[in-house]
Amino acid sequence: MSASTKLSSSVKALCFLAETHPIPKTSREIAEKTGINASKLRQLLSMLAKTRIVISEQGTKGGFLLQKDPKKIHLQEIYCSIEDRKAFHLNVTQGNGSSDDSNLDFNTYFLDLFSAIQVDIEEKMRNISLENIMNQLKIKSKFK
Amino acid sequence: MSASTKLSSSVKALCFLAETHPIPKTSREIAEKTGINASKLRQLLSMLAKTRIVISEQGTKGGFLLQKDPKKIHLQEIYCSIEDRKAFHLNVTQGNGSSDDSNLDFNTYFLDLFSAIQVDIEEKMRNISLENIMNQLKIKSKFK
DNA sequence: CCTAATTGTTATAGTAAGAGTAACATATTT
DNA sequence: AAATATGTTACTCTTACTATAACAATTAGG
Repeated sequence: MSASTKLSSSVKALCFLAETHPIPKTSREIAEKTGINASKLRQLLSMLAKTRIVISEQGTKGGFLLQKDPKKIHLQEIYCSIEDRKAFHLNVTQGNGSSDDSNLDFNTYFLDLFSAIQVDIEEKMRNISLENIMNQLKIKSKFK
Repeated sequence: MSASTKLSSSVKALCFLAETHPIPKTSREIAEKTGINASKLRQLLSMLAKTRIVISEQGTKGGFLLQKDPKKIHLQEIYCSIEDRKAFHLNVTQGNGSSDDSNLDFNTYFLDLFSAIQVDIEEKMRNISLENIMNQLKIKSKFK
């Protein structure tokens, strides 16, 4: 699952939880509503539970529940919860047999550049809340 | 070859051409200097030739030659020459059997978001010239 | 005109990554 | 104890990628 698909899948699930708050929803229910595989959903939601965006309750009558106000959930923290790898990252695995070791400088240069780009992307995502998205998509939150 | 690796490989090759200007260099020579496979280099450089960043000359005594002043070559145009796919792009291949078709709205939302991010990335790259990079890496251009 | 050398493009073989699902341990309620 | 969730790992299948090779197209020089 690509980073972008993970992100949109997570947002879909979170929107559904905001809509149905405060009733816990199982991965199966969310899967039926969103069309995302229940197993994959559990993988995503368990990561979102670790960063306290949702609460997960095991056992009978268990399920997932929004833990934070949609106003206070930002795309960036969702992204960071589900993805450790950078969005725009350099493959430095190139074991070239070059005599010239200026390649090291090149790699450093690009790593720095891509880090700067990554910062920009995260800054953009930091300014978008789940509520913003729901408003734009005209979904009503039932979060108290 | 990932987008980022293509970009850094292209820049390495272009720097080498700027350094050795105006002597045409074969893909084999560039390969030896940069540690990038000659066949891959030809693939990259032939794309850079189509966008008039380099000149390619076939046949005996042929090779590659810088066509533009390093001052006027920007990362963004290099990137666009070698990559048609977007850096941060959404997998909309998710054929979900969901009854709810709000997924269409979600996908549209994220496509728009990722397009905006892409614009930012390209803007950043538009402000970096090959000369900038060479200065930063202390490589001297012999472009007349 | 023929040969050598080079780019341009396609193909190929081997490896790695990813998607989708299944299986099962862990936990919790009744 | 049984039923039902999550959490995590594993498995299969397909897809993508990597690196290289092969060869057609092109050009210079004798």
